[in-house]
Amino acid sequence: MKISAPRGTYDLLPEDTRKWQALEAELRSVAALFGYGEIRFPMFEHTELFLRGMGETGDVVQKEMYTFLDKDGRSLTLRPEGTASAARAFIEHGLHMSALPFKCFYIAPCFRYEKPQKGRYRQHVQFGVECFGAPEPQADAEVIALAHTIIERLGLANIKLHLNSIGCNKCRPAFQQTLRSWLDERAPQLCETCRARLERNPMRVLDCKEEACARLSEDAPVITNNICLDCASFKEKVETLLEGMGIPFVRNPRIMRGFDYYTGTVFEFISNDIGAQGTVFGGGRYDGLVEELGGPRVPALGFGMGLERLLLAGGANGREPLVNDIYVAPLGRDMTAFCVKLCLELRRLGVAAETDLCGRSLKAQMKYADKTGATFTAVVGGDELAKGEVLLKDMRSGETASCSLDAETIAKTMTIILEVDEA
RNA sequence: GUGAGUGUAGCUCAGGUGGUUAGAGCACCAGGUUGUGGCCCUGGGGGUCGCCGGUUCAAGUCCGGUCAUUCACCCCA
Repeated sequence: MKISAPRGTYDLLPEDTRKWQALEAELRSVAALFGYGEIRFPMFEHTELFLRGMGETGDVVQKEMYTFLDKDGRSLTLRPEGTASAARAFIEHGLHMSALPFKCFYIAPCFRYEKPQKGRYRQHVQFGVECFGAPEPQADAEVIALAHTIIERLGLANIKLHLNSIGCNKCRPAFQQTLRSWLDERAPQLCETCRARLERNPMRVLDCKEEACARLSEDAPVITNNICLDCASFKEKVETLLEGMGIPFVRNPRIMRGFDYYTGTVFEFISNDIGAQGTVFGGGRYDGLVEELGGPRVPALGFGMGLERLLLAGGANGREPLVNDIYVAPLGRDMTAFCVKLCLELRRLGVAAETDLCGRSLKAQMKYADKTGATFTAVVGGDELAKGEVLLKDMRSGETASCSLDAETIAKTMTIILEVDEA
């Protein structure tokens, strides 16, 4: 029986990995420009962390977590997202006593038991950014600017920033009450799932895609008009700062976010041309999370970004770097010991070197060198050994250059030829 | 969890209304050129036609089930 990769997972072959490494390098570089340092946390956590952090009502927590008991009967869960872990680490290491804000990022595989489709996997990689201890709207603007810089750097044109505020724990309950009673009166017009949602989280009705619900929610009370003065003024400041930085956005009162920990600013970067799962970044402010997890009262915000979706949207440009590498072809079995040694010496000098491992004919070796993209080849036979000289072949031009048969001279000659080629 | 589409070689796909040893292109290997890649030519390896069952003298083809996969709903990154 054939064994394939589990549902919703995928392999990255060396060819694909190049793209990922290029993308990750870009992300690390942008994070550094904004003063964010990399954090790494475990792939699994106590289940409790996610229950408390993300709220027990959401779909992710209720039915999509990879939860298991370890041998001591502890309930552990493969992380479905990174924010809870980052907050836990922040608390655990007493980082509220460090220089605030504490700004960190991560590139972490996340796990959710979902039905796969385009842009959605059971294991996906998130780049996430968290900023702890910054209460001011300029923090929101900066985090959004970071996200914006990423899409700018990657040259992704068709991604739009959607911005909203879902209010704080002072004004949100009141709005939810208003909305609930408004919807209650019109309950018969709602779809089945939305009627179920009414009690628990009426705000989710607003971004339901069911036609009837969508039409109804056009006229529904809007959060933006119902948040408290503090929230409204905060929202306005964030918008003004974004405008000042020249970052375009659209006000979208339907942006909600799925996890309970969000407060105030929420945003998504949405692409229209990567299928139904168009949200590439999603994030916002979660001032209550750290305290909810047993830490001090510290405001926080951040976003998560799905790298698979970012790549779908075109953030791929993995250009192949020009490397000085050489394929050393032994001519006949007697030459293998010499070539193996020569390759090792070349590698010590920083030259990528390969030789025959399959006992192939010269022609087959040349084909291999061609297919693997070797920049240089050198054939080593009895003549070369006797004369102490080899021909270095530049595989792009086909030209050859004679050179003394020792690692150091070969390495030097290769460098010179490459420099000439570049000019 | 719900719905629809698709499963034939490593990859992309042909295989009218069932009919003998299941094909092509690309890829792979070898040779043509016994000391030099790309182009060309010749040859070769590689398939339990997703799986199980049914109808039939006969199933890649028809029927049922199942699994996988893709897209969409739900939800989210």
